[in-house]
Amino acid sequence: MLGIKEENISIHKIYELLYEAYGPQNWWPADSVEEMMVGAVLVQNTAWTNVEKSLEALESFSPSYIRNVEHEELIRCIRTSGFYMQKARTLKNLMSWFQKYNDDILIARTKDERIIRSELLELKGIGYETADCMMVYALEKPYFIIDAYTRRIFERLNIPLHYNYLKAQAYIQDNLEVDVQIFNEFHALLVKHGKKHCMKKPRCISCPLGKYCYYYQSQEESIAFI
DNA sequence: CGCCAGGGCCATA
DNA sequence: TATGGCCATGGC
Repeated sequence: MLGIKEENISIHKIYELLYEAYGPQNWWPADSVEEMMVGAVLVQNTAWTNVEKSLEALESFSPSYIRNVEHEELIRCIRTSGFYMQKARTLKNLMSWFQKYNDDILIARTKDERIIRSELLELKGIGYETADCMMVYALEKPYFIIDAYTRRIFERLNIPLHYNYLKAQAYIQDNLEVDVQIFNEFHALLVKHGKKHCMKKPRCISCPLGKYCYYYQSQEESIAFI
């Protein structure tokens, strides 16, 4: 790998360029908050195409259904998403927690978001990233989501994020306006961009961040990747 | 066939 | 605090 980028870029500028390139993403890709929360668990370290199969197999996303369905049946439905033993248990944990708010996201949104977040983090199977996805896309509270794509993209823009999740998140939130709509769109754009241009194996086709990015040099030609 | 995907938990030092 | 092993399927 060879660092040959032309100039530095602000975090807000990254957002602007991605938005310009890809437009609004209208995340989370789900028809209900319940489906969003289920999807957030199932997508942990898993390709979304696998999650889609699971979402289709599930009879319902309603909290009561998830709570009451037989464990074996739940596992059968979500099998294609991998890690199904852990994820089945996590979904049960999550929906049991949701009952505390009468299975009503509108009620949960009126509560102190710091308490909601710490409650989510107490659930086995839900870590910082999954919790913050729910904070943004279900609770509509501004927590910048740090995922593998974010780290990879920022690193290739010469903005390496601290390996510690909370420190990485604090860095972003100190250098970008704290706004749930922006965090919502930004994360979706980073995933969109990451899948297209910033896989582990470099791809490089008309990258909208090209001139701010490191360049990858193969044997003959040097190729912009990100 | 091996690598990877929109992580998280747990044991270990 | 911070690594490493493990969980598991499907696409390429």
